[in-house]
Amino acid sequence: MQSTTSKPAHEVVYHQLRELILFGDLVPGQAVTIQGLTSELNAGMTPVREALRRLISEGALVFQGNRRVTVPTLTQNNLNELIFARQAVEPQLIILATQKATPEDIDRLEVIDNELDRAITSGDIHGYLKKNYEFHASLYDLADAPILVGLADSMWMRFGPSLRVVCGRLGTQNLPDLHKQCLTAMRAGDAHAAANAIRDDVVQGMEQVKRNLMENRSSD
Amino acid sequence: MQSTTSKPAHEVVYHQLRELILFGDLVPGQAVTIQGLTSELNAGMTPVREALRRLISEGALVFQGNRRVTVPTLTQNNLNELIFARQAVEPQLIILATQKATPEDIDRLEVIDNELDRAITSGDIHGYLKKNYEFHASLYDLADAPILVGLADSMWMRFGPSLRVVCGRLGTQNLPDLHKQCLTAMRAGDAHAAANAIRDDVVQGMEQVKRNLMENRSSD
DNA sequence: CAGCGAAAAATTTGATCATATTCTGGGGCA
DNA sequence: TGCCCCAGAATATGATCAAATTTTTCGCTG
Repeated sequence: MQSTTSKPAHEVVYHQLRELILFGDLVPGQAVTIQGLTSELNAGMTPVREALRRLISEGALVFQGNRRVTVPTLTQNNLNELIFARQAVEPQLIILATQKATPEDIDRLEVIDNELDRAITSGDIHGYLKKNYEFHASLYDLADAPILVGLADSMWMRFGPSLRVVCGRLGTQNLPDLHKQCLTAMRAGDAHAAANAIRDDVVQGMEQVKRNLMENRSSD
Repeated sequence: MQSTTSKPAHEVVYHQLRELILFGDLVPGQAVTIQGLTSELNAGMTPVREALRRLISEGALVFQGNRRVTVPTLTQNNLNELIFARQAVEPQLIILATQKATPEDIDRLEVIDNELDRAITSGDIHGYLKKNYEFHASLYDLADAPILVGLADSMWMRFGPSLRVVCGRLGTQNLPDLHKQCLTAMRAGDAHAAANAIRDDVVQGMEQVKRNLMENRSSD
């Protein structure tokens, strides 16, 4: 094993946990323990601690006051905040991305979006979550705006576990996909139209998740 | 020693460092070392490490690729991102705050704003930074929107050290202060007007800082 | 002989771990 | 039911290892 020198352990643990959260391997409300992770991920205690601290401050996990750490269960207020923040930040990222994207960049995005379509039609939830994130994240990369991207990523992680729950109930069919419109607008250099397409994509999706979460919660 | 058992050490260290950053005791570009902090703050290594990790993920400090941690030096792009993000988030917080504020809440804000005025007229930079933050932070508290408040706080911390530098050059006189307008609008229950006042306050201030930073940087 | 530059030693700092200590929550006993 | 004690988990420490930067030294060239 000579892979130890590549990246520091706490980075590795962070990215592992990040994927677990983003792609719904952790359930809202679930407790996350340090010692559980040390044995699960074959990591030391200090790296796990640091990764947790980082994820907590990104909102991907919550510190429950006593010494418990859990995956967040979003309240209706939380959902409204997330929707607002994301529709405020993401269109701006798309505007910046459109201004800087080359035709090759857009081709790459289209490849990802086609993979996404395959995941949707085959009902592959994990693939859907992964490719959908990859599409948006690739778009963010083009924008060259690290601070705004950080904000957007934080929202993805807060939303991930809940999104997974809803997809598990509704499947992948009924989710909005305005990516094609976005790409068309980007090719035409119409930043405003691209941003609007993504805004609609994002808001529709999140509103749908919110509705489903609230319905299924009040019927407890 | 059972004195500090109320809050965990890493929390204490975090808040200490946070204040150092927010109120300009650290200079942009300055290196921050773990071992320096352990001796400076009489803390162990693990708590300092966790506090640093948290501040890094909040953008208050930057991890320089190699293992160095420094106070961020904002690029022009960074400044544009911060201005955009803050003018997107902060007005929404003020709208929520206005809807929930009681007359007593607004009285409390006015007290803080008066203290702020005193700091401005007496040229007390540290007092200005502190009271200005306190004013906005108190406003955020009223909004009852933890996620958006977290975003706003992150931007304060990213901006703090640079703001301090510019205040040191320009003094406290020429900075915008539209707080009075905001409070008047809040008393009238006009959330939209209050939000606009704060937006102008924030954008004008940040634009001024950006201009000054860019001028003084190109003349190196 | 002086100055420059590269290579290597030394020092400083970060990363990780094993271990001790403290705190929380729950189960048993009165 | 309520109190107390115990198990287990989190927090904190300091030692140890690894990496990076700085300093020093040595050889070479002008």
